[in-house]
Amino acid sequence: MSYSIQSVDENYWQRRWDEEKVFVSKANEQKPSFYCLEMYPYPSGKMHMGHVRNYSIGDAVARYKRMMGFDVLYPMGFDSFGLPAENAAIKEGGHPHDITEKNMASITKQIKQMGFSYDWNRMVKSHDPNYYKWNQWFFLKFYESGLAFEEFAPVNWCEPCNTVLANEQVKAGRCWRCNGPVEQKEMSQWFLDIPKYAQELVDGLEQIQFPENVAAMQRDWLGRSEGAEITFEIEDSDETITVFTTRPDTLFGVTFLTLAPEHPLAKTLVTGTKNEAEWQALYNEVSVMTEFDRIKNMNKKKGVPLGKNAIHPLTGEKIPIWSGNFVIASYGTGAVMAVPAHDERDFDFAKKFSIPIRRTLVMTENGDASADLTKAETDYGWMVNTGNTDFEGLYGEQAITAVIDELESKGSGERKLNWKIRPWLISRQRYWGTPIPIIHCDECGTVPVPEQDLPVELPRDIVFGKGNPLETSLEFKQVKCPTCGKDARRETDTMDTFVDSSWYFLRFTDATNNDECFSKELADHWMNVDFYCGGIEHAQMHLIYARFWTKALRDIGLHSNDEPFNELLCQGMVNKAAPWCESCSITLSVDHVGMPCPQCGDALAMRSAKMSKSLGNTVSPEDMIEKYGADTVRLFILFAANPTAGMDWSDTALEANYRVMLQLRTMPETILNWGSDASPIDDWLIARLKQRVAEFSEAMDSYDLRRAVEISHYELIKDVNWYSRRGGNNAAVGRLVLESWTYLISVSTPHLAEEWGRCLSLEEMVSASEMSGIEPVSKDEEYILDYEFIMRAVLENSRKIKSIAEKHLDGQAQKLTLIISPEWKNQLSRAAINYLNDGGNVKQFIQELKQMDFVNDENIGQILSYWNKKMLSQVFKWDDKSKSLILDNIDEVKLLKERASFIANELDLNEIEVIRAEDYQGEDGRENSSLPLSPSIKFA
RNA sequence: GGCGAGGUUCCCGAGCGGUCAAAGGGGGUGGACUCAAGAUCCUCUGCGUAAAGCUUCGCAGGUUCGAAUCCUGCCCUCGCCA
Repeated sequence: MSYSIQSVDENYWQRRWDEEKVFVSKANEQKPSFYCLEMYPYPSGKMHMGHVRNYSIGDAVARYKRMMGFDVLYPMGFDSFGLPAENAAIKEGGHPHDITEKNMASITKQIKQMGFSYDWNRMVKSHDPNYYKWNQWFFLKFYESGLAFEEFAPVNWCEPCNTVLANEQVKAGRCWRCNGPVEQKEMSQWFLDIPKYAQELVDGLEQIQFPENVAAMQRDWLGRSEGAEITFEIEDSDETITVFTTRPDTLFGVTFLTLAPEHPLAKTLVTGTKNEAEWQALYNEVSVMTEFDRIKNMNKKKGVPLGKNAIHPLTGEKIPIWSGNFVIASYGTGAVMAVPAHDERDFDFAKKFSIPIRRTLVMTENGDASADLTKAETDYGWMVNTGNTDFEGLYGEQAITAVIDELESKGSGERKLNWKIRPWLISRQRYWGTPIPIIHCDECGTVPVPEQDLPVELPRDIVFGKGNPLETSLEFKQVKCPTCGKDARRETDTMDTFVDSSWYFLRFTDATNNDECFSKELADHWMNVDFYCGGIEHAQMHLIYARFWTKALRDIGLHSNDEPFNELLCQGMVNKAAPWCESCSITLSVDHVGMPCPQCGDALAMRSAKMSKSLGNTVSPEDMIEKYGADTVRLFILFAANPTAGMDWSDTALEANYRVMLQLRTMPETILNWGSDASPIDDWLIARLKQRVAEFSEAMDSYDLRRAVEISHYELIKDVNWYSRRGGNNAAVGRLVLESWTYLISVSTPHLAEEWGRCLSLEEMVSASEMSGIEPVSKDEEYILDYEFIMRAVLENSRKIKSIAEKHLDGQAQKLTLIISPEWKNQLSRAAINYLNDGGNVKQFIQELKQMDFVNDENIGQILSYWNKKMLSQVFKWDDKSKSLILDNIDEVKLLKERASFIANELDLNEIEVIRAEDYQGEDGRENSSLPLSPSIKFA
């Protein structure tokens, strides 16, 4: 920008806030409390625009609640354990602790430059022994109660990261962090029993305000499925096969069973049969594939008969047993009952291997039980072909219940609730995390570290690059058994870092407590988090773990909350244009701007894409703050899009916002320099202000930040401009406006607000005080606003018509005649509005109309035809406001006459005449187009 | 393949039965101010006309006195999951 203007010294205000401890929160029983939180970040060295957006949203909410008289808890901390620091240490040397601390210092500095109103006294960092000590303590409690357990099981192993992963951390068959391949490996690992809380986690979604898509993702991940476990006996064998199905109602349609190739029984059964070699081939092929690839290839059905039969538990029929690639060992029981008639996968398989397909449901009541199936019919249906009159004709849930009851009575099955979510695997073979407080003793087995020995601190003398780094610290590893005192070995696995983020919000309520994890009283005072803002990417992992952890801690009596977060807002992505090839449909890095597509040679278009280092379309917050100031960046970010929508970065829009900031900068000076002339428009501005304050609060209360900012930074400027244009020039009124307006702008541009406060010589800093004098708009004030609104509409309309009219006149228009709607139209309008308000049907109105007082033989023709031609649709076009003004029968002549000189001035006219249609003398029929609130316009 | 979100006037985006030719912003236009530039203020920004009418909210149908908004089908885009 080439011009200069005294800009706001943001650092000065940040220092003042800090010095005067404005944002330090204390539990105060006198005020309502509000807990505002953003997902605490991993401390990479740099703050990016995603952070800026996230925190700008949260800070606006926190500041708004504070100024509205809430006691606000708004803390910030760092999710500072995790692989990036460890990987950086391996790659570049140094120690994860030092790297983390350095990064934290640098990102903290950047965050502070934005002027967010955090209570930094409560800063929590995961790698602080005073924090992770409690991870260990919780673990011991969970171990005691059986919620934490150790198991030797096949787990997801990521070779590049050199560690195991939880199921949730395997994305598309690859590691969520490094995208490396994930293998299955048998290891002894620590788990937390999330499935124990699965039902409560599903039910809890009803109690909290999560976005529907997040709730859906959580339900999907928890994966509740209700059905039955059914046991099939095997012919000539003592073994049995247990399957889980959600559709026991199709049991009579079973024509084969399928075992996963890895199912232990598959080998047993096939050994010695002619199919053994074929099964072995399938096993060899499938067992090395990742689960993801298996599922992706499910449509390529492969299968081998195992040469043995199972016995149908209800009919006693023999059912061949197969092994197929579409059954996965780790899902359910690793065996399925195949009902080709009513399951698509089974149908495909049966077709391919010519296995019989037997219908056992019909899709219409009393449908044809022998009708052929051209595809699997998977909906609920009416049971047929069961050979048992007890079942014939049963439908849906009833059918399911009947079959399960029968199975239960025969002892060959039972009702079963299955969950997709599996125990949370929390142990990691990495250094930079919380050590698991367990000691392995040859004599005593697995022994928990005694509470008084916590925290088990991470040692520093470790060597990276040779497996689990903790294994290299003898000092750490070698301990005495707390039970028998003999030599023992310390557990060297550390906890998944999602453990840290599973309760940090509780720690924030009492962050400096070293005697307990947090005081129950304080946790209950602040919790739950009223407003939680963060990325959608945590919809499954963090947000499930944290909900689970909260419930688990509640159950050991540490607090009384069922759910950690009440309202969740997931902010949208920050995008910026990047080159895009239409024909290849790929997005390229900004290096390709102006060049042809490297793949097909076509010209590249631009398209918005998520800001990323690889595309090079990032914008540095630091640069922007330096150039425009934090307030401008915040204003732009909040105004550019709704919080939940994706937003496109635009340099021109940012500059436009900067201009708004410059304009606002001078606003107090301008306003306070107004004169002292009272005028009729003064009342309008006061009324308008009240209206704007109400609109602003409504927007903020519903987290519609974009609308709030629009009011505080755009609409109010327009209002003040309008006031001046209407001749307003009263500094006393202006001061009144500024005193409220300052608070509205402080939500998104707090530094500027403080500057305004200084201009107004406010006693306290804006951020340190509450907004006062919030009053509703009175009835009289509403009229003031409405009259002005009507006049503006008339003015706007007149302006449109004027230029056209002048083409028909000899020259410039000199006079404007406003012809107000005749009384009969007003009566007709009122009658119609009342009729519809009373719930009348428009179609019948014409009958009622004929009976009305103001209708007589003389005017009935005119009225009826006007109703049909114009009024019928017009009645619906009026909004509620207009309708009520019409019903109130306001004096349009008076209000327009009062404003006539202004209209004349605006339209550059000599004369304005305002008359009723009844008094109009012209022969041109111009008065006919008049409507209530919308006079006819005639230029001369 | 499943689930979710969405396709709006030059661009971004709000609207989600009548106030809708459709908010707001960006961009553009013309004017005021100025020696001038910037900033600021005002006007216009689908065609059209002394207010009519016409075309327009992905495409094609339907419901309704009335549809950008509701229903059905289709096409396309973007997330997430498997």
